[in-house]
Amino acid sequence: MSQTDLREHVVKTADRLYYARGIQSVGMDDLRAEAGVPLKRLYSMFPSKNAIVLEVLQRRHRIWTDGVSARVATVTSPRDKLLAVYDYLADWFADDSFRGCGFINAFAEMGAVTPEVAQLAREHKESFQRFVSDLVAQAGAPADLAPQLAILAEGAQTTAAISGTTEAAGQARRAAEVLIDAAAR
Amino acid sequence: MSQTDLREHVVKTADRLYYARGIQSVGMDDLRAEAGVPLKRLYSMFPSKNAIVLEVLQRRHRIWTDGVSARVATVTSPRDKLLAVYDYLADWFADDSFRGCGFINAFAEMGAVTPEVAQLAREHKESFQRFVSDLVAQAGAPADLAPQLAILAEGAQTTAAISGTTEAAGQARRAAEVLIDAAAR
DNA sequence: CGGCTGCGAGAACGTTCGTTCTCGCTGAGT
DNA sequence: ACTCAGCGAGAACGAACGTTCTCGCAGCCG
Repeated sequence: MSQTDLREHVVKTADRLYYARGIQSVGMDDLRAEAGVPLKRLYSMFPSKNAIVLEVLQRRHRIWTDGVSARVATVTSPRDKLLAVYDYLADWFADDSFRGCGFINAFAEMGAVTPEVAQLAREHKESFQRFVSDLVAQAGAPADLAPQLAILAEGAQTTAAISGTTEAAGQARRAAEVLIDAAAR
Repeated sequence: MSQTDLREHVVKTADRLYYARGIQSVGMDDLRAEAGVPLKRLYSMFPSKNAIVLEVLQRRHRIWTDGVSARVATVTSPRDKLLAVYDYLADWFADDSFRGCGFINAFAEMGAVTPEVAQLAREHKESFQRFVSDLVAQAGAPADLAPQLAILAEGAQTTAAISGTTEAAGQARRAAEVLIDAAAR
């Protein structure tokens, strides 16, 4: 296993554990055991647990962005592209491991105490807002629509996380349809 | 200071610290220092930190419920009552100490590890859903509208928390207007 | 005035955690 | 075969935390 593959393996494992249990509940020894990588090696690859956390969040941002972009790319009309975001959420919510937005979770846990985490969460959400804004612009809809659609997506994520059900995706999607159609006229 | 007043003082102080810094970042000694109550007394009033956390969440639920109910009661038309929810959010977001929904934060931090916290978060959100559902029913709007409005409120809270701005309340309010008016016809 | 009860201050304890250190093995180079 | 650098396993360390214990003082009852 190459150096970069191992690094990816560690970050991926850390992401799974942090997301499932919360960052603070996962010790370096848990990560060592789960990843099968000696503690010494972990510390030769990363200077601290905090560095791992930040890399986990950056990776999670890439995967989310790629995933939603790919989903949006499967349809052609601007309206369908906007709605595809909620279909992506629906699939995500149905995943057994779903436990809300990892950035909101990380922000809640460490945002007040670790500024880098708060910063990454902010960047992630800004990136999503820009993504939606671009789609809204492509649809020729007024710019006001974008933050409304983003808020629906955010709300669906926390609602699904806490309720443990997947309905919020469909509910947000139907609300989005109404908002898009109302903005179009 | 009476026994019950002291208990309230401790829970209120704990709430302020937990909300501002995150529950896990606040030790019993921090709480002792901030509340000015000896550790021994804390442990004579509460069996454990966890018990304090649960009581903090229950109190927070009461205050939130009372606050939003009071705000809704200041207007008369069913439509205004629904929109008053977002005005309440706007005021809350403008508070310097605002740092998102305490239940979402607690859930993110401890939900996976402390089932009672997950349970209280679920109950809080269900209670809010019922509250909105009642208002929707009073407005004579279709029941589908309620979860959509609730999702907007949830999304506004996390968006405001992470962005650090208050705009999300107004954006959610305007989206709600569109949804309500679309449902009314 | 003397003894007893209750409480405040803070030390102490046991555990957990992030991080570092020790030690012994392995395996490549000569 | 010998050496030595590098690595894995796990012990060790220092700090932080939740919880309990000790001790000494204050205040009340006799």
